Amino acid sequence: MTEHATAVAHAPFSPVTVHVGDVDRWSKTIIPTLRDAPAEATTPSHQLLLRAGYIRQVAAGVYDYLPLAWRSLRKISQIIREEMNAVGGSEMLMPAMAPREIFDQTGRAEDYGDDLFQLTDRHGRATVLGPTHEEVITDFLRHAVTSYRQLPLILYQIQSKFRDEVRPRAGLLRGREFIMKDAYSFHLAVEGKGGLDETYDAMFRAYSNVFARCGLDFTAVEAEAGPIGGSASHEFMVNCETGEDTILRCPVSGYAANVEKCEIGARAWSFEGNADAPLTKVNTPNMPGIEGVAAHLGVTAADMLKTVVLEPAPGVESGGIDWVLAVVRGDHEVNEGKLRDAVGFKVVLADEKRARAAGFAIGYVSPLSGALTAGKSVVVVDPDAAQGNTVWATGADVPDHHVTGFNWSREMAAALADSSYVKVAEIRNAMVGDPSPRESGAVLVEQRGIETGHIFKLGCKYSDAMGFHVMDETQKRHSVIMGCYGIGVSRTMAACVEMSHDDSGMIWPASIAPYHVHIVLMKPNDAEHAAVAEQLSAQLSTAGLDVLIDDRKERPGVKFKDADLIGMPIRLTIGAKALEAGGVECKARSDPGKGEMVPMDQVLERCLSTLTT
RNA sequence: CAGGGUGUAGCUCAGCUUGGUAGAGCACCUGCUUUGGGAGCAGGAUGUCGCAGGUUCGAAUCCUGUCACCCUGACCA
Repeated sequence: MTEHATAVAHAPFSPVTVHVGDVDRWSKTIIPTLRDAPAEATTPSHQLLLRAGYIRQVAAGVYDYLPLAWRSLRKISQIIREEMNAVGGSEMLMPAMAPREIFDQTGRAEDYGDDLFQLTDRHGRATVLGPTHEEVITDFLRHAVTSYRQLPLILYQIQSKFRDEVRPRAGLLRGREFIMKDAYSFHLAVEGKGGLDETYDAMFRAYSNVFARCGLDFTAVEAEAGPIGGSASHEFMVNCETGEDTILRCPVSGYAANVEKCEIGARAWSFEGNADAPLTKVNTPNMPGIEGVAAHLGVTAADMLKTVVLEPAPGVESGGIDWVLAVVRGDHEVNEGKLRDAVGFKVVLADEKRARAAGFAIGYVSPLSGALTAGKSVVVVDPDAAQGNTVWATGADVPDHHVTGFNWSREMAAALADSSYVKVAEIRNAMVGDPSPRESGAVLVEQRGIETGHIFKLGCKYSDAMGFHVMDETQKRHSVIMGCYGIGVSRTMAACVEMSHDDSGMIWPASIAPYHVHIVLMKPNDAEHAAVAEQLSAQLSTAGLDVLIDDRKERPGVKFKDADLIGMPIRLTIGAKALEAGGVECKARSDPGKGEMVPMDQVLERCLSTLTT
């Protein structure tokens, strides 16, 4: 029979009852490996994905997924499908493009700003490429769901998303077009059976399952939840030194959070100071940063107060407050989320021009300058910036000058008594070594991670904005309560490479490896060797394993190097040596050795046991 | 967006200072030899030197502009 045999007659329908693995040949697909890493790649996963022939760049942050990558992505997607379906999700597919109008309705066109890909069609209609699909799905469901009886409902899709990131980077780790699983849940209530909390918790477990099944070492952390809901957001971080996110963890209680969200254990504070150093003005011209000023003053950054001027975010109700002064210790960073919670409205860094016009000596601001706008400003002091007995250095409220000997109780006695003017609250980012918020005596430790998943209690933000209501059993109208749950599928693949590789190449976990077994055919022209490969791969695929046969007419060294590079979990080498002994050479990719001879009738068993341990 | 860097063959890069027929290694094609960790020999093919202007008898090289890509920062799956 020739390769071009006449078409096989297929039955109209034949249910698949057993899973049969794929058998592919290197010579029939394309795996363009590179000897040298392309110059533009600096991150391990980016370099390896390029070198091993998984991806090619099309434009900044936009990539082709070549056959190997697509196989892995499909496996990750399948794991996600199984876990989403297990919690009652239904898969669907929404379009990538949508009318801008619905993003205007929720205000997200503005929130996303330039990150939103926008285009105009031939009729002049404003159109966007979806960064996520809350609007699209809410727009659909507000027409399709009319009764509480249809809830709860969980829908998801796996699709390319578009975000015009300011700076795409590190290959697939941050692209402008990327593959994402986005799920949305809809509820009548937050609590109780069928409520948001129940689904959120189920999703948390499903996400844990997904990442565990993908063979990833990960940590679930509390994340910044935005303006809607307290502890209602978690991120799933793949633990990896090269990750761009910082998470803090309490080794005793297990508490873990994104640095942006991480709480800090209680600290004593006091405005009382018994230091008698006088308040002294010092000329500090052209001092670049707080470190420079501190050095000039002969103190450390931790002896200084940093006063940051912020203002209410556009459009928020601030109760007549025009300026928010955040005071933290000089070596600390203001956390805008915590500050928002402290003052009760969202704040943004003040527009420098306006702040100067209002009298703030930007760069030299002290807590005293809040008085410049009496009745219209509030000063929020971090506990670490109010420690008794400390004499602070801070700005002098005039350009090019700082003061030393700042004493809270002496300098601001009257103001401190007015709790509506001066508040003390935790408003800084947590740092390694800070006290744990959950276990007294424990301190936070730091680790790096790659955010691959994020789950979120949305509440009614979108349903309110878009008018998605249902009637409950008492004929009362309710805004539908929503949750949303994202996984960066392409990022997950890259994170896996980032986490699991060595000097020679990738090391895939069995569950998401493009192929389970990589057969290196030493002599592809030798009929006997080819027959053994044929027979072995048939046996392996019948058992459900995916097999790649390297049948190229290349020298052994080239094939071994490429096998290491593309990183399949098991390599079987078919060569004269082992065949004479009645077997093939079997080597696990994660095993540093040279592999060992396995008798032919034990190869399948060996593969299965290697893959499942 | 600000700061920094790079654009020359499929990949890594040299050539540019001081203008004069566009190069190397690897990869690719043909042949021979070789065949268990990126082989050897011989022959061959490969480029609008990112693009557009300008200066010049002559521009990869000098000048101007522009585009693309990468890296460092605030956001995010």
